[in-house]
Amino acid sequence: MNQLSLEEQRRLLEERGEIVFEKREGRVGLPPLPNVTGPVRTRMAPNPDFVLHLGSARAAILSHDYARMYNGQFILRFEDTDPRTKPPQLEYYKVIEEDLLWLGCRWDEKYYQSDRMELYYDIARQLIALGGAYVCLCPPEQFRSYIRAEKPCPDRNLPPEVHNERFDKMLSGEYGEGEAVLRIKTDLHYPNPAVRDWAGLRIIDTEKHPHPRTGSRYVVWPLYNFACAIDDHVMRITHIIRGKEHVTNEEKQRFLYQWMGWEYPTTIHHGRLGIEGVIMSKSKMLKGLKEGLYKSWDDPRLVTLAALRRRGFTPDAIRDLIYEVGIKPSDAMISWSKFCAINKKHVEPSAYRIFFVNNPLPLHIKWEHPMLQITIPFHPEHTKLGSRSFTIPAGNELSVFVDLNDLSLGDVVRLMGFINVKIVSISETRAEAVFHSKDVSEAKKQGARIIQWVPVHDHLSATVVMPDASERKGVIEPSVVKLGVSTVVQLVRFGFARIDSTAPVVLYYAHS
RNA sequence: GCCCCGGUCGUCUAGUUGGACAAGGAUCUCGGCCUUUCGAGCCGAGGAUCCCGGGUUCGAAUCCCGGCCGGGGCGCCA
Repeated sequence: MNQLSLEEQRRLLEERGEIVFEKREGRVGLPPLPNVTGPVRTRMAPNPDFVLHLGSARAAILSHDYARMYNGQFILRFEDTDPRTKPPQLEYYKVIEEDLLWLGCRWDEKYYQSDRMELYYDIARQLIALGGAYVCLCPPEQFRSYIRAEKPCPDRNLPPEVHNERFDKMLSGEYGEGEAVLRIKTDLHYPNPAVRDWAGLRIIDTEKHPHPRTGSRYVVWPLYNFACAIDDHVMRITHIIRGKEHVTNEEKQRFLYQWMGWEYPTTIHHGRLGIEGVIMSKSKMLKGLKEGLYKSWDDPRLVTLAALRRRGFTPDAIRDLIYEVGIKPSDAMISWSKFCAINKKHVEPSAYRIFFVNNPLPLHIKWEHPMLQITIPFHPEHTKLGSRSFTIPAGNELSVFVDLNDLSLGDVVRLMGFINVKIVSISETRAEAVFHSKDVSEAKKQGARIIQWVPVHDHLSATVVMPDASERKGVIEPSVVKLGVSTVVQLVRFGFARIDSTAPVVLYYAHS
């Protein structure tokens, strides 16, 4: 038996019906969600201080798709509670919604934390009454030294009435920024000092830093853990899917849940997503934008969803990528080749093939010919995409633009879909050729390069904006105008790109 | 420094109640076929001492211990 090859052994076993060897495939779709007992409710909770990017897409797609997978609800919640250091901006609320819709993440409910201040104040009162929270007047430095020593600060053990009064004063504006903070009581001996008696609400001078939605109406603002903890409970979130930078926050929030007698949702903390050679940090992107390094948030060098969309990446490609990376807690560094290959799969079947010549040089071809109509399909296989025609007037010479780099003296080249010509001269400004033959088989026989071309009498100037924001100038066939803005094309032998504007003609390059 | 969490081809990932794993898929690289592309598709090849060292076991990528490396947190940011 063991003398047989592996294949033969398998075949024999399969014939006897003992074991069936299946070809193993990679995982398809998402793995099951843990702790599903009823309707699944998930949420996406962005701060509208910037647009969404590839990293944010991980939490968005996972949260949304799991909600759909279990016939639950997906909730959009704007976490806009810091008008001072992470000021929300009205336009970003809008763009985030557009980004989400584009990704195919339609929400069932939408909330703004800035609308829910009374709720946070109410829970704060309840916590004070429970002895679970106190208003701390210590300067931050001093508080930290108490906490590091696992000792209560002098305010901690004051009776609830005192804290109630102090909270009144916070609300009525009697304290300035930094003078008072409401803290949640935790175990003072908790191993991670960061968790001990964390801050829940603080004061922000909204006269100086007005909130874009509520102006100067509120001076007491919840911090992330306070607002988030309350909302996740009140909104009956069952599964929180977020980055692992939030694991300590779960530990903090669990103390609030304990005081309130609430049950903490199931959490999944996924690793961070990186893409080679690209900054994924929101603050760094914002900085570059402010310094004028980027013209706008959809600059091709950025991996914001807006920038990817502009280059012709599809939501399906992003979804595939996120599914592949999955929900594991380890970080992932994605290579561009991977991401581009995924996008190519989605875009290739519907990408119109058109001719763009990058370093255009007029090529004058000696050829006695009648008027000709050249028709070339937009896609070699998918005929439903139709075709376009070039009309060549009769004459004994004909001029087309070709890429200088495709020419060398004495070579035969094939103008794709048209004729074969032999190059007889090349200079800085022009090249000359003579008609050689018509058939593609002849071109093959000659080992001719098959190149794209644009008629001189029927061309448009075009700019292709590359991923590094540099620009490639050239000429393009006029059908680009009919195809229209936002169509994804394959510039033959150059790469995939999305039409960004048609007058002037500008395309954004996606990948080869 | 303190507290967490990770580590499977270059990259991403499957596999983790120990046994069908001589570790699967994708990307990548290289060849071939096909093709009016340097695209797509198809076929083949290359590439992983499953981070290292011990232990448990008939058997470990999988369980236990130690180490190394990497990441995150330690705002009155989210």
